[in-house]
Amino acid sequence: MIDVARRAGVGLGTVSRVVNGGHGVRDETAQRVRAAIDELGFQRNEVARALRPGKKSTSLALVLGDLTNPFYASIAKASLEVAGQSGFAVVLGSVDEDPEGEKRAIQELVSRQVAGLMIVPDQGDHAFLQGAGVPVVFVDRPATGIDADIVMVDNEGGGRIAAEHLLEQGHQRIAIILAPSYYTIGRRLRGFRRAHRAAGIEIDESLVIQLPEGNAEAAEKATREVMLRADPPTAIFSSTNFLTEGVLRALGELGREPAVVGFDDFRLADMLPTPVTVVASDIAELGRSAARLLLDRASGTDTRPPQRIVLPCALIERGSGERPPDSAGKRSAR
Amino acid sequence: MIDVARRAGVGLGTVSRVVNGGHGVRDETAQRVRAAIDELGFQRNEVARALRPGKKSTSLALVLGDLTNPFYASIAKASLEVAGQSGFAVVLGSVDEDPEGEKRAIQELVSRQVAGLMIVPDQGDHAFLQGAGVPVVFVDRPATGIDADIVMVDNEGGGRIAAEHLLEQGHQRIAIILAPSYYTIGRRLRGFRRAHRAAGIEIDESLVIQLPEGNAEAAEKATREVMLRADPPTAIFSSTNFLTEGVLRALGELGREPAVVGFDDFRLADMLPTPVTVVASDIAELGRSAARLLLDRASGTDTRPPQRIVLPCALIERGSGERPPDSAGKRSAR
DNA sequence: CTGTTAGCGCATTCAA
DNA sequence: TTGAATGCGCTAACAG
Repeated sequence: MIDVARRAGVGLGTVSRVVNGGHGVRDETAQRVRAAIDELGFQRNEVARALRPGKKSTSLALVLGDLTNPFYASIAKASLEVAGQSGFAVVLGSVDEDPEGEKRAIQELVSRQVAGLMIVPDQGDHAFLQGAGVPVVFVDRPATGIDADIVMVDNEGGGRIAAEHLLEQGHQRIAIILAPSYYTIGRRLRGFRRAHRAAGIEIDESLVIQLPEGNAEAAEKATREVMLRADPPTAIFSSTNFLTEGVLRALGELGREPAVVGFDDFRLADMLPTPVTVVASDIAELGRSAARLLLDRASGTDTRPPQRIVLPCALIERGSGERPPDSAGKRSAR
Repeated sequence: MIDVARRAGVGLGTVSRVVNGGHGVRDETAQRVRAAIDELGFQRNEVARALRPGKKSTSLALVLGDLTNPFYASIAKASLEVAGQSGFAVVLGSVDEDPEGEKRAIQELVSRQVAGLMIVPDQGDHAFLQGAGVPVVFVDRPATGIDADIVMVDNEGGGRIAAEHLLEQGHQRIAIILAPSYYTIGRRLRGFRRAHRAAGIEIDESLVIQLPEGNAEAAEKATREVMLRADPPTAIFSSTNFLTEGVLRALGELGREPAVVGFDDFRLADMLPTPVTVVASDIAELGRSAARLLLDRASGTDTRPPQRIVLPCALIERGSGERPPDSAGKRSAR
């Protein structure tokens, strides 16, 4: 910038003023400065800019698990768009699986002076963020140890809707396949139970299946086992997109066709041999809301107490969830 | 840091030394400093650190299209992992569709003093990066106007393999559905042609279908049209994962079953009514290689002339690509 | 209106 | 071994 100043024969401050909107600079001078900028191909150094006291950087951090999961990818994309519109970049912390890795990643990001953090939190205490002086918005699930903004979907409602739908078809024995994550899955289960209670139907607890891992393979194995029991369920509610995949795979191999409802929509769900009924929400909106909220917090525009935004879930009927109870044992027509 | 210095009763320089490995500091002093650091919860300011002359920041930039496309998501995830292992963060520029937006995003990123750029380039000239003084690695396809490292898959080989496979089944009329991207798609087409030439089979140019847009809908429409012709193809090679989706959708609705081979694997490809044969490569490795290469460039370790890394493609037979020519007109058994 | 100056937080001299 | 001084590129406050 000093080069630009010399080139244009003006002072440093003047260049700075021009670069930042050119307020209070004579037109002619501004022209000269702009010319010099072009000639030298000058670009403002955002790093140095962010060093000034008070001034926050213009980047947000996004901390999440596996980008390969379309769910997270959607969040990333949406928040990226919103941030970009306000001239903010998004820094992705590399996140391993363990909570310890998450903490490290977050601190890394904080030390980079990001203006705010969006976090899809792992389990583990997040109290260490309390005094970091950076606004934080949690996405998809709340974190313990800190009271911050949170944007999520109506997990309990979604679980309830799924169960209600199956119960309405006359199903009485509905299995629920649960990933080992705490908050969201717990809520979905709660909704599931609530719907049963409302319908006056008792849940066979042996059909509440807690998986050791949250991947498709675990769900596949569990599904196979439960379907091969003497008293298999007539319907399955799968609590996660990846799990649904495993459930379907097992069912396909077994040639069995219980009703299936999955939580979260997924690509190609409508093109499978029998299109999959799901409870879905607007994932992109999750990311957008989070970014918007964080931007407002970072700019100081929003000083309300921590907000809690809950997005609704809706049922998308495609076929797999509308199978009657007596079709459960049937061999597929393949 | 100055607070830490005061707290520990030492000079500023000493604290800095401790923070950076503590070389040349008496053990006792170092202890005191570390204690002060803990008590104050001090964290080094990476921004200020990067301001020092010569010192590059410890973040890489990744510029790509749509994270919602699993192809890009895989690249992002993989490069993130590699970068993270070296303590680098990854900044994602928000990228719209237009080349102009891409340029803006890149310059934004450069002004943030990233240590290097990974770019999945859009069309348009990238010569403006030439003098930016930042190492650049292009991913998936080369850019014009600049000679830089490039990591990509063997598009031509993949196109050839797909066509060869179909030709071996006895197909003579193979349609190819092309997305409107230049480099990669062009190469795939070239491989497709080459295989035909080698087999001594002439291509019906009306089966070389150039789509106006690269989405599933366009492919669906085109597939419907070509299959309803008087002389439909007996096989279809779809040049992109999203296109394959559209092709399959159209075929399902039409109840037709020509052989289908897609370029790039995708989730659930093996679970569709007839599992989809694809030509696939290790996308994650694409991201990993790019990150590794960029890291080496950024650190100055690697000063070779621009490299060109090409990853192989392999055929994954699943069924759709093994259908004989005479099954093309058949109605599906649905 | 415009030039000058003082830090921002840190790593790195240079002395002591 | 350590403390103090310097400057990275920029903006804001203050003179002129």
